[in-house]
Amino acid sequence: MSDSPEEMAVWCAGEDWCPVTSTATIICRKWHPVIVHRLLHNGPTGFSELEDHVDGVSSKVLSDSLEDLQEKGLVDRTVINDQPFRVEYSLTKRGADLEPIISAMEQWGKANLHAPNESAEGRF
Amino acid sequence: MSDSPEEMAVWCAGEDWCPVTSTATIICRKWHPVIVHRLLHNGPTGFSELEDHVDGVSSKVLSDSLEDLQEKGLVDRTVINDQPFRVEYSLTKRGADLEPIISAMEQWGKANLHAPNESAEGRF
DNA sequence: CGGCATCCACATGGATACTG
DNA sequence: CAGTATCCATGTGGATGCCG
Repeated sequence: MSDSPEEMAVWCAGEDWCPVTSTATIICRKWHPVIVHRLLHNGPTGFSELEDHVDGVSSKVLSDSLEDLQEKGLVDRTVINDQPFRVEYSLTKRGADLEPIISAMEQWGKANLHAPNESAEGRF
Repeated sequence: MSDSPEEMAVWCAGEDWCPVTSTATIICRKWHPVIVHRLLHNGPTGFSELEDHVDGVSSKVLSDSLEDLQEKGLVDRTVINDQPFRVEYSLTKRGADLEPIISAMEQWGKANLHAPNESAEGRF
């Protein structure tokens, strides 16, 4: 498991900052990964459209999540039109760079989880 | 952004299950990614040792997290010795397969975040 | 060492209704 | 369409102390 027991010090011993922890605090919220995933695959998306694509999310929670993602510099909000009023949410560079993480999550999910309606082992 | 606008339906339209969402509910908790990361890099680890490696976690929260990870089939707990009492936590196959996700998170963090004490742009 | 018991605070999410 | 306003329930984490 270890790369080299002696040379490579045990992780975070004496370290006060850890990239994994920090990244986790950024994207570890229930809908964040899915929202990013949808924006990655569908490109810039309006609010209600996004609400449709993210199954099960309420407008309040989606609104909260998008605000949080904007604060963290992962998502941009652009007003496209005034009459009728239109906005578009899109990924910033930072946000788009999350793609490997989201993609890895998708792969793992497909390999290790399953749809609830399929006949399977019970858990997940 | 889209792979193929016509052929590939918009994500989760009509779908009732999504691998990204499901994976997020499994590992999106504050310490889960870090715990997995430490187990990946250091191999089987005792409780207190793990507590040392995961900077900032309390024994109660670590205990809760490990229990959750066990329930989800990502971590195994093995009693190594009775006198003195020793246990070891290790990753199951499922847990070890999270490596691409954790690794991607680590890379993204290194590229997009920074240590608090470094002179930098202010945010994160 | 490897936890659990307790208590508490707050973050997060869900339901519902309403608005410009 | 694109949200906001409430209100509430629960999840989640943190602090402290104790135990076999």
